Amino acid sequence: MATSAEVARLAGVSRATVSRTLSGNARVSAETRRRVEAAAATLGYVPDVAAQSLSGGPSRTIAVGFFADDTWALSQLTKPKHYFYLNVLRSIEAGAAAAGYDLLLPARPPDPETSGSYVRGLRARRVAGTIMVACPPGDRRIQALLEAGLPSVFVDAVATGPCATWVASENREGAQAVTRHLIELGHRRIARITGTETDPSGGERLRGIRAALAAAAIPEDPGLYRRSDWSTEGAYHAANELLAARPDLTAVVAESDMMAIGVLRALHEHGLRVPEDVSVTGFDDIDLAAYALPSLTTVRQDTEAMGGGAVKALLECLDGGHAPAPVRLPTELVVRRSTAPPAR
Amino acid sequence: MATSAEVARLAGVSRATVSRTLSGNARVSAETRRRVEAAAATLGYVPDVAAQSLSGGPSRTIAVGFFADDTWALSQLTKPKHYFYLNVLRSIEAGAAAAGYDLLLPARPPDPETSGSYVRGLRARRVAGTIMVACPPGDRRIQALLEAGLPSVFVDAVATGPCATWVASENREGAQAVTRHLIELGHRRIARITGTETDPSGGERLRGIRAALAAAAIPEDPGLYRRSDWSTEGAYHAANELLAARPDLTAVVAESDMMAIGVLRALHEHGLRVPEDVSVTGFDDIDLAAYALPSLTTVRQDTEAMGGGAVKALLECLDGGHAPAPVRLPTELVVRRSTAPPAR
DNA sequence: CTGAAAGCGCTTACAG
DNA sequence: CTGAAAGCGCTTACAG
Repeated sequence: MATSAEVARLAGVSRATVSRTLSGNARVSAETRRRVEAAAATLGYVPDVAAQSLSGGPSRTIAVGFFADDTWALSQLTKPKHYFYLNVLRSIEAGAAAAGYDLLLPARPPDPETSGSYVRGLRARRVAGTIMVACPPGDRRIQALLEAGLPSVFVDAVATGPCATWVASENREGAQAVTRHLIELGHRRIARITGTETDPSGGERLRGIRAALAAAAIPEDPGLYRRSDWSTEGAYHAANELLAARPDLTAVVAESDMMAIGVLRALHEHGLRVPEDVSVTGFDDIDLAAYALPSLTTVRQDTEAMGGGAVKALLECLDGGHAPAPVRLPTELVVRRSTAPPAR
Repeated sequence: MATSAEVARLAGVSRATVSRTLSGNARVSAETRRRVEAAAATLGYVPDVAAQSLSGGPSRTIAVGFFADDTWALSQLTKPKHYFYLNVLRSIEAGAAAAGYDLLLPARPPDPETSGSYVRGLRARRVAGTIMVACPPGDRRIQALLEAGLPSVFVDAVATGPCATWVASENREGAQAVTRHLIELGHRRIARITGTETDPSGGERLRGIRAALAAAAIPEDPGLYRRSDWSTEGAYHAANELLAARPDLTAVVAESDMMAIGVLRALHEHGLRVPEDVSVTGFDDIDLAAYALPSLTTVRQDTEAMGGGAVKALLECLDGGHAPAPVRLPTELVVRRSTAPPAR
């Protein structure tokens, strides 16, 4: 690896001038610029990132945390049940790359007790900021992040501070819209399967479902409610329970597409047709929603805007020194083949 | 952030002693060790990674590249059609975390012409080594990596060097086994839909399919072959083409589960039942394979062993200075509900 | 516009 | 076993 000293020698200037020329934020004569850039190109010079950040330069690294089941690691993100967040991660990466940032996936021990050391680990790596996905509210690690003043953007979580803000979908409105869709089709006995309680978006969606039921004067029926864990398998079991307890249900609202896929299987095994016998809805509109049998009626989240908005907000924190206002992103009802008027 | 100087002051020793104590690879008196560790704990001291690597210490960072469609970025990995590799990434992360390594997802411009700068970017970040997933053979970026001597492990790709090795499944054997399964059920007109040509595992699987057909003396029939791109959508279209051109087919071998899901939809839309009218097989055994309707007969790849093996091989490169031998991992035929004897 | 100097926080021979 | 010193490669005031 060539160093700035070698580039300086070849260009006949000082190391300081090399640094100024390549960083772009200082005035350099046109002739000097030309010589330095030529020398850098010849030697294939790339500044050492460790040295750069050690001497006060920007680190150009964003840490991404994903946060579920009391663990804070990418391994969570790669779990099938969190498939949706992959699309968010993709747009985070695209946004970060466009701004010249690398992504760091910290491999710190996920012990909740060591929230302080987690944050210190991020500092030790000189990350510019963090994007934290799906943090349960009140988790002490959020506090540690806020106290440390590390610029942070929370996705699908709500936390604010001088250097912290959040981005999330209109979960309540989306769930309300899809439930209303079922009600308008004529459904009254609508079962719902939710994700984990600690997840804020799960709670928001449940409130949306309830609001739609209340608006139609359909009384609350706890027997039609099951809580699951966002997984296909968990929803499959929950649906089996519901079908055993309440064979009169005519529709199932699942709070994610992956859960809806589990519901479809449970209905299939009970010999029930979708949508003729039972309607099913999902949430997220992952790509597989269109390939489910039947294709899923669902609520689309704008993953581009979620990830891109998170990066944009973080860059604003970094540049401006303080966090922009939180963002709520609109959702969209997508009607496909898994919903129809009730027959029973 | 506390520095080693502050820890040294509090412990009443020199910075050198702090470094020696905490790095663990030097003799220190028990009393000194106790004082230094107490001081470090009190101050919440975490060594600055940039300074560490600048002064010759290990960087404790592994770069992960994913490589498809001529792009080299995580964004590829998060594409639905590469869903399978998520499980590999998960085991890479677990292995790296266990060894105390963070994962870096470099956000370099994915221009194939700049393979040199890609590698220099990794060096500039002082990554200890790289794990590259699904690189097409002969890509110049592989060459750049080998020439730079950066310790590298290739997953689902074949490249070796003094500091480079690879890990892959027994793709040929797996594809041969699932095709043989269909033949033993009585199928003769077996269509196959493969992934991209440049992908080595795609070619290996195709060879396995052909070997099984040849062993049963079933002549090669180009009309029953379509190449796709690993995506659900692409396989859906390929299956539609096959059904239009060759309505006499009785089975479809898809080279991935995600493609098989697209095939299931195409058959469904043609009013064909699976497995009564047509049998379908996948490859990978992703979690969704069991939740497809019907559940998929497929070939299981050991993602734990792939990711874990890649990390293990890389650590051996790092410690031993040269790469261990390549690894082929056994696959396993998983028979579910999407295959049956042909009726037509 | 450009150079000489100091410093970022750590580690590692070199002495003792 | 421990300390003083040099150095990793860069950037940024400070002079000119």
